[in-house]
Amino acid sequence: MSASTHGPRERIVYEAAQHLRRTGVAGTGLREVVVAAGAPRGSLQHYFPGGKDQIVGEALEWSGAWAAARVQEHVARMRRPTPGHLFTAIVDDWAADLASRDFERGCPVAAAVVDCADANDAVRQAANLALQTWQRPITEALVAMGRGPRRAQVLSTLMLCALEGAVVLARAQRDTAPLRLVARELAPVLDA
Amino acid sequence: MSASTHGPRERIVYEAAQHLRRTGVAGTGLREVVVAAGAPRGSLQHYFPGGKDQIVGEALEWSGAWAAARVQEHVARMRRPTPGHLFTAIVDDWAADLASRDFERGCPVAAAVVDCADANDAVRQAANLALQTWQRPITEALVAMGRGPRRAQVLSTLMLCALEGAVVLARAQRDTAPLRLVARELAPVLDA
DNA sequence: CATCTTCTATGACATTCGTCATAGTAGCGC
DNA sequence: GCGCTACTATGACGAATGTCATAGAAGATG
Repeated sequence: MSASTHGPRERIVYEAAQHLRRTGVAGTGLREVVVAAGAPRGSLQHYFPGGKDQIVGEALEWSGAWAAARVQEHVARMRRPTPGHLFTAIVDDWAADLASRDFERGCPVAAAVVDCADANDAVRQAANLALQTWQRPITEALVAMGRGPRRAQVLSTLMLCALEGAVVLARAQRDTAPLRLVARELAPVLDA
Repeated sequence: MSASTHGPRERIVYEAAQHLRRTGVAGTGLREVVVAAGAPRGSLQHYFPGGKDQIVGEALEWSGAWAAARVQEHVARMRRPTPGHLFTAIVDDWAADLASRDFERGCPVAAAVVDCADANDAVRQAANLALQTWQRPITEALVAMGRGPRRAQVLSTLMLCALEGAVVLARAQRDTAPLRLVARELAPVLDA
């Protein structure tokens, strides 16, 4: 759960990511983050001389890596690997996470994009990178399932779009229905 | 374009919606909005005694109604109406809007959900309502195209999920590719 | 012990925020 | 003219923000 490995630095990055998921970039106060991380406030300027942008950037990087690792866990766990099954596994994972926390937390990448794709290009790029980090293992898994590289890329993009959108809808109505819906509807398409 | 019909009140709501699309809820300053609307600051407490929540709420309501009207325009304009064609029309519309403004502005509903689904339930409900307002004409159009009511609801939900997610991805990579992709991939599925 | 680097601890700064209080103006019915 | 309502105009307040300056502790290395 808490992949906050060791030191205060890691805990700050982790906690920043969790805070992003709840209130977005502008809504995330560094003082709050530092308190939640049980870290001294002085660590902020020591470990993150780049300021908030750096922290948000690293939080996104961490989130992308975490999501990618999670995908690979699903791939490894699957008995009959198909794109549809993988998608369902990922979506179910998100549905469980959302519901277990009362739909408090969404996707940090989406939050970053929505908040500062306009004015903060550094954060936008970090979000884009995190998205790629996340997508890569999905694409690779699809290739391993026999899809061509180009087709795999298309399908993984479709997956992420449907997932991100479903997370938004699910949080809006506080119900995992949209997530279950996209899994049910898209799985056969992905396996076709 | 600017559906800011007449008075300062309408202009404030409209401008608030546009600002939401760029920087989310927390990033939207009421002073900025009022300046952009060319409205006097005193109008804030006069027209919106409910404060920021009310303004954001009305901005979302306006956005939902606008999106719904836009859908109906597409429906009216279509020569060979099919679900896939409708979806493509909607997605193309968004792609053109995103690109024309350099991916500055996204979906206000998504912004509201991402920013305050956690702590601000009034805004979350407003976002949810806007989503329903938007979805209804889509569902009705699908019914008119021969889908059963339940099936139409499922398909329109799928459309919105894919669209919302694609908008996020598109803004992250500053490219309409994800939007075109979901249209291309989903259209045949919707028409099946 | 002395020194140097790493990390922590606070206090202060300038902004910005949403909100409120208060006063002013415009226009209309009478 | 008066009175009333609708709207505008500002100034101020307290809270919170990111950032910086500065100084202190800890711990290794010499």
